[in-house]
Amino acid sequence: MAASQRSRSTAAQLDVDDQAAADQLMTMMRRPAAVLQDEAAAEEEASAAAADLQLELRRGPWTVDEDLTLVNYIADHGEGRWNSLARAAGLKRTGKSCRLRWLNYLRPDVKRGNFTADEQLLILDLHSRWGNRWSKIAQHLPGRTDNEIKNYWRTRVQKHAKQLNCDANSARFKDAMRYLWMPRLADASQLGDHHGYNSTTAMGDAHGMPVMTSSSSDSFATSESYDGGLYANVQDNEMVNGGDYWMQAANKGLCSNYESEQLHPHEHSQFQDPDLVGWVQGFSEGLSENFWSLEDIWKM
DNA sequence: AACTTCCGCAACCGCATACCT
DNA sequence: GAGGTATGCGGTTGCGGAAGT
Repeated sequence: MAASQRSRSTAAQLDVDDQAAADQLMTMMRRPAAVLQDEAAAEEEASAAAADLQLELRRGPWTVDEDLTLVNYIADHGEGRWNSLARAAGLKRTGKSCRLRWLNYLRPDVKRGNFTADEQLLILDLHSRWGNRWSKIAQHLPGRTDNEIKNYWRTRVQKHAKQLNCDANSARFKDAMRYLWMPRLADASQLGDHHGYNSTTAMGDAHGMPVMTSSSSDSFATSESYDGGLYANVQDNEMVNGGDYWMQAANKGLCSNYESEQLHPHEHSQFQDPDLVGWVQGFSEGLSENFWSLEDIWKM
C-alpha cells in the first residue's frame, strides 16, 4: 500500500471534523517526551482505583482523540509502565495496546513511507543472517518498526517467493536474492537513489502529516550499532560499482556463506546448490529481465 | 455502476523473558 | 527460589481501499 494511502486506523474517523484534533496531534507528536515524574506515580495510583470501575476495554482502530490523549500523556509523563499509563491517561485500552500504538505509530521518530534501496538491502542482508528476528533487524533501521519490517517481508518478499514457486526461506530463493535482487539494490544505492519508489508522490500520511521519506543517508548516519556492516559500506560510498561492493562485503565477512570470488553472479555462477546455476541464470535471461527489474524491486 | 477479489497494514494474540517483591 | 506483573517479540487476523471483472 502506498505511503500516501490512509491507514486503516484513521481512515474511518479522520474526517473534516477531526482535522483540528489531528493538527493538535501533529503538534504534540513533535514534542519531546518528558522524563517520568514522581508525582505521576501518585496520580496513577489515585486514578487506578477509579479506573477499575471502567472495565470495558476498547479494541480495534485508534481514534484521533485516543491518539491525542496518549501523546499528550507521554509528553507530560514519559513512556513506560504501560498498564498504569493506560489507566492514568483515562484510555480504555490495555497497556499492551498503548505501547504498540506508541511504538509503531505515534512516536515522533517513526519513519513512514516506502523503504529505500538501502533499507531493503539491509533487510535482505540481515534477514539472511538472523531470520525472522524482526526486532533485532529493526534496531538497525532507525525509525522503522519491527512490525513494518515484518509486514514488508510478508507482503513483498514472500509474494515474490510465491511467484517463483519457492519458499522465502529456501536456499533457492535466498540465492536468487543474493545474486539478482541484492546486487541490483546495491547498484541502485550506489546511484544515490535513497528514496522509496513512490516517495515523490507520498506527500502525506493518514493524519495529514508529512511522510518522512528522508534519505537513508540521513537516517542511517545516526546508526551506531551496526558497525562495519553492509549498510556502512553503502553509506560511506566506499564502493564505486556493484562488483567492488560485493568484494568488500565479502572481505568484511558480510556474505556469510560465500567466498569473495562467488559474489558476483554475472562473473561467477558458483552457487551453493549447483542446480541453481541454470535456475538463476534463467532469471537473468528471459523472465528475470522483467521480473527482477529495478522497477519491480521498488514496487515490491 | 455493482460486485468480487486481492493486497497492505494496523492491531491483536499468545508466548517468552525480564523484573520485582 | 516462587509467584506475580510488566514488557517484548513473532505470528496471525481482519478491515478498508485498490484493482479487476
